This record gives sequence, C-alpha cells and structure tokens, in this order.
Amino acid sequence: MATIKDVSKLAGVSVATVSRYLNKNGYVSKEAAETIAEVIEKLNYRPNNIARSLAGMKTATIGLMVPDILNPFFPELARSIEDAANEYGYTVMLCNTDNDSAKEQKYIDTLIQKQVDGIIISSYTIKPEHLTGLQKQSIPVVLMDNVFSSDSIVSLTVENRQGGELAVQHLLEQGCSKIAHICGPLSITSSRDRTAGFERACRGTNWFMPSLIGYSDFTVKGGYTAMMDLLALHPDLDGVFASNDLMAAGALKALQETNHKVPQDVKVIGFDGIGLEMLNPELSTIAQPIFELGKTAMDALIGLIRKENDIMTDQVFPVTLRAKQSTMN
Amino acid sequence: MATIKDVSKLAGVSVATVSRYLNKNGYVSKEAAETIAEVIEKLNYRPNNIARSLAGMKTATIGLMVPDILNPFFPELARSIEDAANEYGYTVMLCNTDNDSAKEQKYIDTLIQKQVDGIIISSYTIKPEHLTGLQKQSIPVVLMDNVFSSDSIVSLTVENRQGGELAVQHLLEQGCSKIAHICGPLSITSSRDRTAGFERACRGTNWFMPSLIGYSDFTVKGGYTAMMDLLALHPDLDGVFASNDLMAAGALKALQETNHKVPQDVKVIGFDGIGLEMLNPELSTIAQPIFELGKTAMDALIGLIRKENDIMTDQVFPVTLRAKQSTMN
DNA sequence: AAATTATATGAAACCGATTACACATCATAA
DNA sequence: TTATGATGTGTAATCGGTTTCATATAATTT
Repeated sequence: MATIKDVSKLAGVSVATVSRYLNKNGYVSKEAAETIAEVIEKLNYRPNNIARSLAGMKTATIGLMVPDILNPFFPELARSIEDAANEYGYTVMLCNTDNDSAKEQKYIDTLIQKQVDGIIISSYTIKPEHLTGLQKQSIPVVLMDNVFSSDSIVSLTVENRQGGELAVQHLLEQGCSKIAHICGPLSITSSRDRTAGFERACRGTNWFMPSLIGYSDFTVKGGYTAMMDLLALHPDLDGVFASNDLMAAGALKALQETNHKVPQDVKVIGFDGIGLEMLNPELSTIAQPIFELGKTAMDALIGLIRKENDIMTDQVFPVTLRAKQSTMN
Repeated sequence: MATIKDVSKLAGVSVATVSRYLNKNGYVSKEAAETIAEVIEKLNYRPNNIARSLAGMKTATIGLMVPDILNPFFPELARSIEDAANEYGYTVMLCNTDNDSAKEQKYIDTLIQKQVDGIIISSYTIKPEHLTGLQKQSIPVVLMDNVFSSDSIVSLTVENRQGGELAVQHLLEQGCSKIAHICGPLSITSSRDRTAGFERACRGTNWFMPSLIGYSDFTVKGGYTAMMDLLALHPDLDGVFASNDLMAAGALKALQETNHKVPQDVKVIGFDGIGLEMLNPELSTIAQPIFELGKTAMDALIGLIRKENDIMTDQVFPVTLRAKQSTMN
C-alpha cells in the first residue's frame, strides 16, 4: 500500500506539498500538482483515513444507536440517515442496543474510543448520565424520540399527542362509536404521549371507559393478544387505535381471525407510517416523517460537528394522517 | 482527554509499560500494574482506538455492504452479523449499495481508506473486478449469495435449487395440481437457481406449461401484479411458489382481493424465511438459516482476518420448509 | 560460583497523515 | 529602488498509541 511518502518521493516534492495538494489548502504550483496527480494515479494511492483521523482529529464516521434494526421502523430511519451521511462524506456505524442500558453504555464507550465525530441515538431507555461521557468528550449527539436538554445535544421528536388525537378523530369521522386503544410500553415517553392523545380525544364522549385501553409492547404478537382481550371485553367495539403499526397489524390479524370484517365491522389505525404494504387491507396510520427525521438528524449533527453558529435547536415534527383501506369503506 | 502519556507520567512508569499493561503482553510487575490501574481509573483513561489502529494496523471494524436495509431480509442478516461482530469486539459499518455498481465501488474505496479489517458483502451485482482492489490490499471478504473463488474470499450460499424443488414438492403434497411460479430478477444467480428448482420439480408433470411462470422483481408490488397476471392467464391454478417472501406476500394480497381463499382455493409459499408474522394467513416459506448465515459469515471473516490456518471454505447452507397456514388446510 | 533464564522496564523508532513555521522567489505598490 | 504581499516549498513537530531492542535485576541451573 502506497503512502504519502512514496508519492512525495516519486513526485520529487515533500510530503507537505502532497498533503496540501490532497486537501486543497495552501499553495501548490500547477506543475507540482500535475506531477503529483500522475504519481497518485500510477501508484493508485489512497490516503489512509486512520492516519488522517489521528492527525486531524476527524474520523468522518458517526455512530447510529437504535434499539433493534429488526423492528421495521429502524431500517427506514437508518436508511435515511445513511443516505444523508453518505452525502456529507460520512460513514455510519450501526449499533443495536436492545434498549439495554449496559449495552448502550458499552457502545457509547466504544464509539468514543473509535473517535466518531458524532452520534445519533434513538433510544427509549437512554438516561442523562449515559450522555455525560459524551458531553465530557464534547461529542455531538442528536437524540431521537427523547428530550434531553443541553447545548451539545439536539432532540428531535414528533407530535405524538396530537397524533393520538388525530387518530381518534379520524375514526370518529369514519363513523366509529366505540373505540379501543392498544397502548405501548409505559416506560416510553412517546408511547405515553400517544395514549395521552387518545385519552384526551375520548374525554367527554359518552362511550369511553378505561377498560377500552389494552396494554401492550409495540410488537405484532402483543397487538394480537391485546386485541383478543379487548374483543372479549368489548365485543361491540368498532374502532381501534394502536400506538404503533406493528401492534395495529397484530390487531388486524386478531380481528380477521375472529371474523370481524375490517373496515366494515371494525376500523383499525396504527402509528408510525412504516410501509406495511403487504397487509390486506392496507393499514391506515398516523405517519411520522421518518425520512425527513433521519435527514434532519444528520443535518443537525453535521451542524454540531462543524460548530456552525446557527446550530439547530430541538424540533418537534408534525405527523400526518395516512388513510388507507383499514379505516375507509 | 487523557492520553497514555498522562497515565505513564502519573504512574511513574514509561508509556511502554502502560501499553504492555493495556494489551496484557510482555512483563509488567504487580506493583506497576496496580498503580497503572489506579491512575487509569482516576483519569478515566480510555485508549484512543484511532492511534491504536494506526500503530497496530487493526481497526476492529468491519464493513457490511447490503443492497438495501429496507428489504426485510437484510435487517435480519445485519442483526446477526452485528451480534457476532460485537462478541468478537468488532464494530460494523453499514453500507447500502442499492445494487448500484458505482455505489459499491465507492463504498469499497471508502472502506479500504478507513482500513476496515474485513468486509461482508451481500450483493447481487458485485463483479470480480470490484474485488481486486480488496485483494490487492489483502482485505478479507466474505461474499454472501454469490460465488467468487479466491483464497482471500469465502462465499456463503444456500441450496436455492433444492429449495425451489422443496417448495413445489410441498405444494404437491398438499394436493395442488396446477402450480404457478413467480420468479425474481434473472440477473440474480440465486433467483435463477430457485426458478431452476421449480422447473426441475415440474418436469414430467402433465399440467406444467411455461406460461405458469411470472416474471417479477422481488418486491411486494411486483408479486402482486405478477399474481394478477397469472390469475388472468390461469384462473384454475391452485398453488403458487414465489421466489421470495415479499413477492409471496404480494401474491397473497392479490389472491385475497380477487376472492380466492388461501389456502383453501390456492396455496402460497415463499422463500427466505423472513418473519412476516403480521400476515393472515401466515406464510409458508422455504427458510434460509439467516441468523446462522450471519454468524458463520462473521466467523469466517474473523478466521481470514486472523489468518487462522483452518480457514473456512465456501459453504452451501441447507434450507428448510417452514409450513404455515398459507399452505395447510 | 558461574552461567543461564525469566522477569521488568525505558528509550526511541514507527504507523501515515496534517500543519506550524521558516525560508525563498516573484510580482506589485510606494 | 525598496518595501510589501502573494506564491510555493521543505523541515520537523505532532497526533496517541505499539513494538523492537538494549539493559538491569532476580531466580534457576549446572
């Protein structure tokens, strides 16, 4: 593997000149530039990024921590972040944390040691004390789905509560008169907010009662069993709002298996907007702008890394109703 | 950020001794070790991986190139690889190539510059000439779903043809008497093999005719339209084998929309074994051992990196029938 | 008692880049 | 004509580690 020294020798200039040529800073004469270019071509020289990072303190690498890439929400997020990172010339390190504090802490340590330029964390379980290490090393962080105020940390969230309200509103508009809710883990802020939205929208209706809320865990299977339980309690329900799409898919399955027609008998709406196009009927959902979230996260991170003065502040993204067959007849 | 020099100074020993202590090689007296440990604790010192990599030529990082993490097959693969990598103390860089040669080439260059210790490539489009750069830098490669013989490259594949046969066989056993096939991109070797398996299994039956094969593209939508076309041509078909699960899901949807009962009227089977548990009925499939594939890929890569003498050779993994509701009544 | 061998340590080279600084040349302004 | 600034280049320090080699002492062998 050719090094900058090899290039400098063969080109008859100093390594400094080659470096200047490579980074396009400082003066380099036209002749020198041409010779260097030729030699680089000839040797098929590629700068060693590791050495570059050591000298320049930048790795052009970011860490992306997600709970579990198997959850279909996260590939979409990862993809949008990776695309954006790629445009900025950055590479992404993928870390699955399983919402496990120990794993999170370990990955944060690893990423610090690998000198990543920044980290995007999508985690329900991250705690302030985990981030202090990053703050100490002044490694920029963008936090998704979680708020934690600090000047080297930007938080991006969506309007979860409004989304919950929107879902109920839509179901009501479609003629539902008894709406159940499958809520996600109470440990997750955004999950609680979605449920809060549901409750607020139900407040004052004459049909609402607490037993219309089923407690689940954001999984298909969880949504399925929660729906079964709800049906046992309320055979006459005619609408369901699940706090994420996976649970909604599970609910849909439970309804179909118990011979409820969707959307004729019962209407179903989820939350997140992941593309579950294989479902029949297709699922209505309160969609997060996932790609925009990823892109914005990367933009914000770059801003923090470059210490631009117009650093992005915390943002709350709107959600939108995406009505499909599961609520329309 | 504390450096090894800070530690050595405060501990009253040389950096060499600290380095020996850190890497547990060479001699370090008990007293020295204790003092160093204390100082490290006190300074909260963490070795800088970049410097380590530069000196030691190892980055403890691997690259993972996949076509698109949005395709549900790849999160499973990525997850299993990441888990295995993590156990070995390695970190994973995620690269989406979109089966685009230019992107692949660019990522390979980037990964070389970042000095990854090895690369796992899952790509339909990779060509030998793309790998020569890696060979030149003697960067180990594990290739999935693609065979390319070389001593620094290990290929892992599955028994695609046998899987295709297995699918047909299963449908026949379940009583099907006219089986259609939705095949994937012909540019993909494993896709062609699955179709070859289908054809071989159909050979000699009295009902088979070429128009029972629909050509598609491995997507849900593609499977949907292919199924619609097949139904128009052969309203009497009673079984479908799709070359991957996404197309099978699309086919399922098309069948349901056209009021065909699955599995009573038509039985459907896919290929891959991705967990599409939200489908109703659940999809039978020819399952690849995805997690085992990922784990093995990582094991093989580590073997190549460490230059172990019992380097793993190319492997072909068996596939298994996973019968679910879509073929059982 | 002398010769080995095992244990322990530090100085300095090295990994492959960036960059501050010194110095030289040439063109332009005063 | 001289001062000044722009242009161009090389030397050497630096980033934060690892590793070779020389050296010294303690523990075993013979």
